[in-house]
Amino acid sequence: MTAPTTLGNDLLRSAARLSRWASRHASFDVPFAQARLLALLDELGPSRVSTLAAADHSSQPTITTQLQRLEASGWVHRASDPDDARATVISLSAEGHAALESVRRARLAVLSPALDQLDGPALDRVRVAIDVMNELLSAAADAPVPHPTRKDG
Amino acid sequence: MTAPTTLGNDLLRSAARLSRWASRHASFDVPFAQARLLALLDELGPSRVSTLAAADHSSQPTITTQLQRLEASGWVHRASDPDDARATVISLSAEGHAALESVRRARLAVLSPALDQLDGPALDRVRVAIDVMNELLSAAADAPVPHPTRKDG
DNA sequence: CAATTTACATAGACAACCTATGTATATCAA
DNA sequence: TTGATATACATAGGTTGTCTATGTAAATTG
Repeated sequence: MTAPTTLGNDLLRSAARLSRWASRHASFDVPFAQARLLALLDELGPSRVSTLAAADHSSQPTITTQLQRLEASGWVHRASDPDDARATVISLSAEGHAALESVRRARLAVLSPALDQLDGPALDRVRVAIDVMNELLSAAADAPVPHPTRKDG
Repeated sequence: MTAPTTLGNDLLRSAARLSRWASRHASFDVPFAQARLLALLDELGPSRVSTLAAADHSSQPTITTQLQRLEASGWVHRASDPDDARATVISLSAEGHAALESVRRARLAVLSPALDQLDGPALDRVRVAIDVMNELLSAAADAPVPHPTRKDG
């Protein structure tokens, strides 16, 4: 039972490093977290603030702030939810979609030199990596950790 | 040639999400970036500021600031480099090592529920994920991207 | 020894978070 | 209907993490 002990740490460390490296080297016109939110909106479609917060694993005020920035850039639109006047439905604008695409290109460009050198089997390994992380995220989300942040009693 | 296009983005997205999820759910007593720096020091041993900056892919002032925080917490020691009076050699203190271990335990705890459900082959896939990301990082570091951030002329 | 380079620190700014709290709407219970 | 409570989002205020630009001290070089 020695393996799993370092495995989780190694995985998180590698993921964090790759992520950090990419965010440092890609020449964004869009800040990192805002790009993440654009991607989420693209994936989910028009969504409420609280839905976005949950999906992004961040707090509602964080999303509110980010949305204000996105809106100031003209990347998202807001509309009242006809079923609930308290709620706001956020959707990606055409400009937002374009911004997201530019981010994707920038990220791709930064990783391409490395990816281009890979052959078929190596690309398969990359796919495994993606799948593994997604699966772990789903599994982790399903089974919330015993002691998240609170110490309760 | 469709695959590599989304592949890089998918990989970065998954890595970022996993990383963000873990940092949000693990109950750290140590801030994320500081933990990263502690881990780096543990890995490299006593190092100069500029060495740490390069290894962490961050700027020298960033490392300087973080080291001030780590030092304030008693987690690192500084010593003048006997060979070069300009340079400082940073090393992990016993307390720093303990802090790092506590971070590792916290991270492990947060990922364990998911990892514990995996069998041998699934664990192998996790190892593949770790290796793939490390290899990409090395490859990317070796072959610096064509247009990193500057637009020059 | 003056000029340049190198190693680190400081200054100032912004992004990205969080918790605590406020405001408006919805719901529910008399 | 009204008052209490819950829900959805916004605001306030603070910490962390980073960057670029620049300053200071020591090393190197011509």
